Amino acid sequence: MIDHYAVLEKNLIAVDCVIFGYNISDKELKLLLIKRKFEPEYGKWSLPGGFVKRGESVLGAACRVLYQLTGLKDVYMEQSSAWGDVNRDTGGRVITISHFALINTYKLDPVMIEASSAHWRSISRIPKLIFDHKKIVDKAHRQLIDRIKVKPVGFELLPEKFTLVQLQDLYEAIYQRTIDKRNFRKKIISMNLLEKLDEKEKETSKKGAFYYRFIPQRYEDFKRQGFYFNLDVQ
Amino acid sequence: MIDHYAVLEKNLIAVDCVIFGYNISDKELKLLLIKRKFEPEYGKWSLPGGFVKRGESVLGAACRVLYQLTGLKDVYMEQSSAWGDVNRDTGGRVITISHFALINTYKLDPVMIEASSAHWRSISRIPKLIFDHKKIVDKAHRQLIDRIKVKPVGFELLPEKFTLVQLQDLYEAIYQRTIDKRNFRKKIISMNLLEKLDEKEKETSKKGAFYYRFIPQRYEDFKRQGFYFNLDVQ
DNA sequence: CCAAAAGTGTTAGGCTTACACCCATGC
DNA sequence: GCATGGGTGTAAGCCTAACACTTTTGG
Repeated sequence: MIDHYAVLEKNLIAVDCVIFGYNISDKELKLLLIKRKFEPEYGKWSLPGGFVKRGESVLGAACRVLYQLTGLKDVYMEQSSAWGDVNRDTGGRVITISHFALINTYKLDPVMIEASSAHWRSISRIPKLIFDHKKIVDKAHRQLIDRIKVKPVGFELLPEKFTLVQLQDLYEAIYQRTIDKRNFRKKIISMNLLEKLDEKEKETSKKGAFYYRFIPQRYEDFKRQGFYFNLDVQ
Repeated sequence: MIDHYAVLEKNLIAVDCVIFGYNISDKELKLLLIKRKFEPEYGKWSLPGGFVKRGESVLGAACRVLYQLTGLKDVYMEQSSAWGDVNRDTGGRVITISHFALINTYKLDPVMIEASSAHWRSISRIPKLIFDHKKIVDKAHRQLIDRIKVKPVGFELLPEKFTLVQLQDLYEAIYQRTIDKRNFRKKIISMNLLEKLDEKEKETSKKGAFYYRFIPQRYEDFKRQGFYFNLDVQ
């Protein structure tokens, strides 16, 4: 193929991943951060990222970064924003395209995380990050809040089986506010997207709470019939 | 400055602008398209775009493209999405970051448009576009629909003075559906963002319709008090 | 039997929708 | 005086928000 643009100026293009996870026990939304392994800013806290390679799509690069860090594929991944200020990276001109991913921390291999010197940090206690990574995180977080209201993506952050209490705790952690228990349950149950299991979670209470399961197929079916997911509840 | 990333592979990075305009007379949402002036795809319909230059931010590049085409500055411009498939551009690997702009067509110099061989085309009759530009347009259009519901950006597409009929026509053109006249008026008036002028528009009817003016300052004030714009009305 | 967490209904009010006629004016 | 487009109000129903007690069971 002729390269029509051969004489034009090229730039470094990167991807950065804002990887969200959730811990059921401490009810906190987490971020997977790394200590940077190259100059500049060696050893500083950073979002996992990498440069887009030849023959690799931007989304592909983001998925590769995530895979190399976590060993996970088929993860919920959404493009967030492009960051193109001239001096945003002190190591040279780099344009980055941020993405956010939602992962189920229970699927994660702790050995792999350890090896890549990645660490989960609570969203409310993020260490100082390099460059404009804090802004990137904030934007992704706002996007997550918007998204989880109108798309059933919360389940990506939970194990296959979860209780309604756990689901509500997750929403409260993301919204950073409390939600009325009865209103929340009424709304999510009325959507008919969950299946109640016969099994109970008995670790956190004597009575135990019934497990539920999200059924993606039902969501797809309802959506085709004009149904809109909405869990923006007080 | 040391270029820490000197050995890494670089890419061409472009911006493309989805420029929306609105014509009050034919009540149609328009797109400013150009006939491409270089290879490949010379002479084909395309979004206005350009490559990001050294020392220029991505947003700066988008604004430059818009300025060179229209002579306009201080235009509503929002980043839309990055497009990074390997073979999206047949002329070589180009990653593009699309933006959408809202312009008041009445501010436009027709001579300038003519000179740049740009043309307004109705959103409902878009010619075949190069590469993935149709997808880019569709995404920007969906974003515009979402945005205009919850942010008073519609006024960017209208002249300073406009009637409520014209405003409703604009919303109908963007939503691609009819809106109940009384409900629409009730809602926009109750927001208290418009000032009714003493003047009437008398071209389209004998009775004439009062002009209104959007007051951005009021929006800023109300927003600070927790007000949310919403014109998602039936 | 008691502590701790799960689970459950109802009501008031606000917001959305649906809907039809009068008004002003130029010709 | 009539045709044309501008302008106006109300009622029903739905959805949201607020709110407190009962159930279960392990220790």
